[in-house]
Formats: sequence, structure tokens, C-alpha cells
Amino acid sequence: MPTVSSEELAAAAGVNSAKLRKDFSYLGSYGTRGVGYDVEYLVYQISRELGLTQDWPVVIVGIGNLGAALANYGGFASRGFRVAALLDADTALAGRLVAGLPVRHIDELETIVADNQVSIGVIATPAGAAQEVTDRLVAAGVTSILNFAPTVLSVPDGVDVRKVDLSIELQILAFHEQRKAGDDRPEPDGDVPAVMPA
Amino acid sequence: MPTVSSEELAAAAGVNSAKLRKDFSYLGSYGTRGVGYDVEYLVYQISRELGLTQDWPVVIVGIGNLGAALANYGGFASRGFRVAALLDADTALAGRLVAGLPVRHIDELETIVADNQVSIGVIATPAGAAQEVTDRLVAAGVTSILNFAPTVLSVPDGVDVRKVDLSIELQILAFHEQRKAGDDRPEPDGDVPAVMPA
DNA sequence: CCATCTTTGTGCACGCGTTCACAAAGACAT
DNA sequence: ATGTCTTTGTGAACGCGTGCACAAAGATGG
Repeated sequence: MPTVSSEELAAAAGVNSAKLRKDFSYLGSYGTRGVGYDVEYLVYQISRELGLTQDWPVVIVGIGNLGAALANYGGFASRGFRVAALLDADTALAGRLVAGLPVRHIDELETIVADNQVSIGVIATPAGAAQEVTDRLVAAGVTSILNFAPTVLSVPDGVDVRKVDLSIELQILAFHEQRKAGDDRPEPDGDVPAVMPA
Repeated sequence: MPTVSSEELAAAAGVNSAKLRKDFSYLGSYGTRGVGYDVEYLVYQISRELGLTQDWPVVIVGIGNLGAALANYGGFASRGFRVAALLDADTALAGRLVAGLPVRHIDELETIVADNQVSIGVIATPAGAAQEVTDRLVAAGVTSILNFAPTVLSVPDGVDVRKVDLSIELQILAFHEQRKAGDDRPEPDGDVPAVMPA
């Protein structure tokens, strides 16, 4: 039975082993004293806790470059996500295959969400269309939305929205880059604050 | 002179006004007691501190769907990022226009990085090509890398890497979704831990 | 010029999460 | 069995960030 100790895992992850053990303890007592954690069992328990063992049907709305990239993204299937449908307002796209799936018209949204019990929607439309799509998704029964469009969406209580801004990470890199350069020459007028993104 | 108080800003951002004032104070004393913060001046100071006022030339490597989506992403230009070049290993793509820029061959990487003093590279290649591209970028002088490929990159000290996993946000939504559903029926065997992603 | 009012900037206290440190548990050898 | 050794699980201490509360600063009006 292959096992790992909290010490090994902590070293690999670069965190404190006590914290790791305490975190695991919230999921239950899955370790064996003097031995460590059974790898296979631990993986299963964490997967289950994170919802990776469930099947999550999702719809992707807006099949431009980003939508197509998401549809092709390999990481989805392995984490329990199943693309139930690709939707776009452009009728010219309808029927075209993207990542092996036919693009369907946005008007099929309601039917598809209902038939597949979709609770998660991904928005990869232009900013202008995002709110309308959101409203339709919510009305159709979707309760979680991942928004790639550069707009703040308003949703009723009980609906979760997460906004992904592809440039934020770039901005964090630029911030650090500025710091690297700035270590040589002093700042133009004064203060170098102690704050910084993680 | 249009001004804004820490109280107003805090309410809009949904945070504590004291924390906001303390955060601002790290950048210097830009407020006026009894009045608030001069909006224009505050915006400028924060922009400068974040590096938004600088020009950041970047190269995007791997012009598939994701690379193309990034090249078209509007949020870049407004934050000081300038796409110096689009690179791909596929010679068939060479010369094709994406977001108004011609795709150039990966072998031009070294020249382009040197000529434009590029310090930030974006990797949107398949996982298999990511490490090699990274090595070439680093050798050419790039010191910050934004990695969209599903691989962990190894880089020498002094080089920053940020990895973007497009499915992580989806996973967080699924986690909360699971919780919503789980509030009704009890968990299969026991413990509902108190931990959760933000 | 003084009084009053508003809002900043910050010392201080509180609370929460991280880390330390160790008792308890189990494996394994003798 | 008994002892030794390893590693977990967790109570307690510590440290850091958040929020409170107020003095200082400046605006504004009489």
C-alpha cells in the first residue's frame, strides 16, 4: 500500500506540514499514525470533497476564439466537467463542429439547460451580450456562471458568478517586473510601499 | 475638483473604509482631511504604482484559439500591454493576420525579444511545447512568463512564472454548487468540513 | 480669527489562521 | 508482550492582518 507522510507532501507543496495535517483533518481522519496517508484513498477523498467525482454538465456560450479554446481545453473532462452544448448567436456558426461538438443556436439554450440539468454556464461572448446571456441562463435554471467577458454581471441572490480577467495575471507579472527594475534606480518621488499582489 | 471619500469607495467596493484608507496610506498621503481623495490624482497614483502607466511589450507564443483570443483581448492595450509579436511554430500560419498582427515564425523569437526589449512572454502552446518555448524565452532575456499550457514550467531563479488554469475557476463554482445541493441531503458518510475556496 | 464640521491617517486591540510542540496511536522488531 | 520508532491529530501560543476609534488636519462659515 503506497503511502505518503504529511512531511513529504508539505515539502512537495512548499507548505507547513502541520497546516497540511490540520487541513486534511477537516475532511476526516484518513491517515495512519506512524505510516502516513494511503495515497489512493486520500486522492479519492479529496476528489470527492472537491466535487471531482461528480458529473458537471456545462454550456459554453459564445464560440469565438476563447469559446473554442475552452471547448478544446483538456482539463475539463478530467475534472468531471462535461460540455453539454456550445451556443452562439451567429447562425452562420450553427452546426459547425468545434472540439467534436456542433455549435447550436442560442435560442436552444432553455431547452438544453432543462434537458441536461445544466447548473453551470460559461460566458465567452463579447461584453455587450454578456448580461443578456446571463439573464437567460439564470431564467433557465443555471445557478453558477463563469464570466470571461469584461463586464460585471448582475444576478439575483443564490446565483454565483466568478469573473475571469485574462489580463490580471499579466498585470501582476508586470507589477513584479517593475519592482525588479526599480530595485536599481530609486522611485521618482518617494515612497515604495510594502504592499504587493501575492 | 471631483473628490471621493474613503467611505464612498469602501461602500462601492464592499470593504471596510479603514482598511481602504490604510492601504492607500502605503502609497503615500494623497487624501485631504475633511474632503477626501482627488479622483484624478488618486487614479494616476494607483495606475503608476501598479505599472499601468508603463509600456509593456509582450510576445504571445502559440497562436491557436487561445492565443488568438488573447491577441484580440481588449483589456491588454488599456493596461499598458503592447503585443510586440505573435509567434507560432506552424509555418502555415506565418503571415496570417490575427488581431491586425501578422503571425511570425517561432525562430524569430530571439530577434524580436531583443529588438523590442520584451521582458514578458505569454505561452499559449500545447503542453508539449511549453517547456522548450520557455527555455528559449528565458535565454532570449524574458524574465516573466504567463503560462496557459497545462504544465508546470521550470525556470531559473529570477524568472517569474504564473500559471493560469482555466478550469480552476470552474472547479470552484462546482464546489459551491455541490454545497448548495448538499445542504438538503446529508453527506454520504459523515463529515462536512468547514473549509472552502474563497 | 475662531468655531465647527468633515474626513484622513494611524495607534491599538481583537480575532483568526498558522505554526509549534506533544500526547496518542499504530507499526514493527525482538 | 513489551519497547521503540514513526507519524498523525490537535491543544495552545504566536503573529499578522483587519477593524475600531480617535486625534490631527484641513475646509468652510460666521
